[in-house]
Order: sequence, then structure tokens, then C-alpha cells
Amino acid sequence: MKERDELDRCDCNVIHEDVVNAVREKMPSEENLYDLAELFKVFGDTTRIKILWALAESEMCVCDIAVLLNMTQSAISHQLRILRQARLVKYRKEGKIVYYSLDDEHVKHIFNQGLIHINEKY
Amino acid sequence: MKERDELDRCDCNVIHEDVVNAVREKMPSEENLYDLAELFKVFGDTTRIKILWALAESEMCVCDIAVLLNMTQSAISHQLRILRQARLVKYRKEGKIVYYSLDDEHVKHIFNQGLIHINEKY
DNA sequence: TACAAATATGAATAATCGTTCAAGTGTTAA
DNA sequence: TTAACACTTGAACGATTATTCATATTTGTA
Repeated sequence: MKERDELDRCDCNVIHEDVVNAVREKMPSEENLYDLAELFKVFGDTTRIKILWALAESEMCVCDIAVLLNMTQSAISHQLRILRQARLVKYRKEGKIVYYSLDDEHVKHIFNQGLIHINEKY
Repeated sequence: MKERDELDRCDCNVIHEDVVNAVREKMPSEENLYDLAELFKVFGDTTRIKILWALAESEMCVCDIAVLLNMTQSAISHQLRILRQARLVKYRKEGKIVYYSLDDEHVKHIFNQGLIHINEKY
């Protein structure tokens, strides 16, 4: 029985079964919630935040970003791969130089909402 | 010399010094970027995303959340502490029961922006 | 008072993650 | 073709993190 399993697992009794059921019906799919967490995980690193903020300002090559953030070019390249996989940045090659830029307009909107939260609190 | 240090560190030459300088001036403070990353780090976990989404729907006690997510009450309690510290949830006590609810209206806005990004891509 | 229930917390463990280092592409120019 | 440069990548290391387990704490109740 499903309910029995859940109680065994949660280690407590259901206090408000009606609330739980109502909320359960309104929850997005497991997949959607997972993807959402994965997206925010990408934003949850200072280096990547800085890279995205920089690219929101201007297209830049890997070396420029490394200089701007005072980090090794290798570290930047690793982070750019993660941003690429999340489809947050795109790139174009010009000879040996690779130029990165934002691939998503609402990154700025998400950041701004985040800043609102931070600055509103005290 | 600052520039020398940066070049040592980034392991490459400045390609577009003008771009780097222009972007540097537009960057928010180190502190702001750090706080922003910390906020998104909190969103970057499936369990916490689920908790926040549930609380966006209805006030719930710890036990209810544990049943809803099929997790131990202890695990939920640990995550609620993180959400409390980030000022994303608030709580009220009623006897031995602790009811949690959202403490921030734009959590929903941030989530919605995130979903837009996810769903727009293919 | 003693007990059970709801929640919180500290320590431990396993998994994940960011950076570094070393070695690899691919491209330009001598 | 050789060398230098811009960048990428894989492995390794240390740090962080989510969950579990055991143990508190607080409150209602017998």
C-alpha cells in the first residue's frame, strides 16, 4: 500500500491528508522540477554567474574572460562547457579565437529577479 | 603590477583589452554576485525546489512535506533550515506542529522564468 | 510525572563539484 | 614543417553537500 510505504519512509503520521493530496495534484512533473533544479544549479556558482553577467554585456573570447575574472583559461573553459550544455551561451569561431555570447535573453530577467530578492531583505 | 599578475594567472594574452575594461566597469560588486550565486545554489536542489513549489501552493507542516515528497522528516527538516536561512520560507508554531510557508513572493516569478527557459529549448 | 508525537540537530558517509595540472586539438604565421 | 597561440579535455585533488542515523528538544496528553 502506497500510504503505508510513505509513512514508513517519512517517519511520522500524516497530519493533513487533504492538504497533501491537494498540493500533490498541483505539483509539476518530476521531470520539470528536476530540470528546473539543474538550471539553477548552473547559476549557483560565482564563476559562472560572473561569466554570464560579462557576456550579457558583451561578446568575449575565452582569454578575455580569464583576464577579466583573474582565473586560468582552463578553469574558464571548463565552466563554459557547462554553460554550453545548459544552452545558456553560444559561440562562434574566428581563426583560433572562440567568441562566446549569451544564448538566452531571459537569463537577465532571472538574474534581476534574484537581485530583487537579495536587496529587498534588510 | 596588476596586469602582469593577471596574465600570469590566466595563462594567455589579453586579446581585447578595451572589451575587458568596458565589461569590468559594468560588473556588479563582488558581494552582489556572490549573494546571487548563493541564492541560486539554494534553488539548485530538487528537494528544495519541490518544497518551495509545494509551499507556493499551501502552508504545510514538516510531516506533510515529508509524506508529499516521500522522504524522511529529518531530511526535510535539514532542507527547511537552509530555506529559512535564505529567508525563502517562514514558519509559525501551533502546539508541537510547525507550519511553513513561502516568505517571498518573487520565488514564483524566478521559477516561472526558469521554466520558460527550459520549455523554450526544443 | 512519564510518555508519545513533531520537529530539530550533530556527526558520519557517499556523492558531487570546481580548480589545477598536464596533455591534447586545431589554426596561424614564420 | 615547425613553432607559437587559443582553446579544450581528462584525471586527480580537495572542498562542499544531501541524506541517514542517532540523539536532542519541545509540547500535548495519559
